[in-house]
Amino acid sequence: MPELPEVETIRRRLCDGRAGCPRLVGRRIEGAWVGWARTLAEPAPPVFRRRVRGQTIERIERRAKHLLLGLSRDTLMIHLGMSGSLHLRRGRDRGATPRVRTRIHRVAEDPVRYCRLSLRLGDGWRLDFDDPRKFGRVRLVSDPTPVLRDIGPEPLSRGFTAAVLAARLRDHRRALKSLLLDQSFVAGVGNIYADEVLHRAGLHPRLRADRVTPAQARALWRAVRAVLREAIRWNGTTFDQVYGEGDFQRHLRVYQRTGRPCRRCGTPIRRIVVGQRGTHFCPRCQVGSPR
DNA sequence: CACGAGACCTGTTCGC
DNA sequence: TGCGAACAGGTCTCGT
Repeated sequence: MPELPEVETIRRRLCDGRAGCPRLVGRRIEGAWVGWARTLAEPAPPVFRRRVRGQTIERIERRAKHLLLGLSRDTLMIHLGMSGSLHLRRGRDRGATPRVRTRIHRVAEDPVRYCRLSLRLGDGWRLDFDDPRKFGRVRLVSDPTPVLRDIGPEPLSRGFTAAVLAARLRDHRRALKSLLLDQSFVAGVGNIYADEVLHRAGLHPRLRADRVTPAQARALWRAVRAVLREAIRWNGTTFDQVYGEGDFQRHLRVYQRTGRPCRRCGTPIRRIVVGQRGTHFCPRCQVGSPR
């Protein structure tokens, strides 16, 4: 579930606390369990366990798709990758939970089967980082800025103006779709929202960035902000039945709607591959294809 | 240096 | 029903 709107939704939920769950801010980390070593980008697990213990969670922020937990001394950076999710759970320590090997492994039968890393929070609570595909990364650093150094502007910030976007577009010849996915170009846009943004802007995913007119750049700027804002308002998009609270999926115009009618003109939505990513668009509404 | 391809992972769905 | 192929919300690294 992890593009900017999803990560922002998670951030807000962790800040506010939820029914039956404690707020994260103010809680002390009593210990850590690492189930898949590569989930922890840095430092090495023994150092991580020693260093994170005793620190208090003081604030929760987001930059691009990174969740930043400001601790007493360090910053815990969490990137959910493709399939990562966070869960406040109560019960026995994850590390002490006996592995029940049933014949048929179904996700629903073992909620912590994909838990890769866990923080003990006291009162029996823990924060579990689940990640079936193991693309997510957690790091504990004294200074998060080097990791975030090459990330582009936050699309919902004041500094991200239409003029800034237009100027940046001129520097690239790549397909718009690829460029929107590039985190150094603009922060937080992923495959779902890149497609949705381009449809809203009426621009073909393969349109070369340096051929975007000023009027088109402005339309793209509006679309990026409108789509991301709206997605946040609906708590993101999710296809997960268990945490099916992201309602933006009901507002998708092209993503995973191959063959279904465009909501604007009725033309069947097409799926192509751009930059090795599945790309959905309306061949009638979205102009500017090369050739 | 900008860009594209392959790698990293596991699970689910599709097509024959 | 079975089995391989294709596909899935994201970055990294490497070669051109």
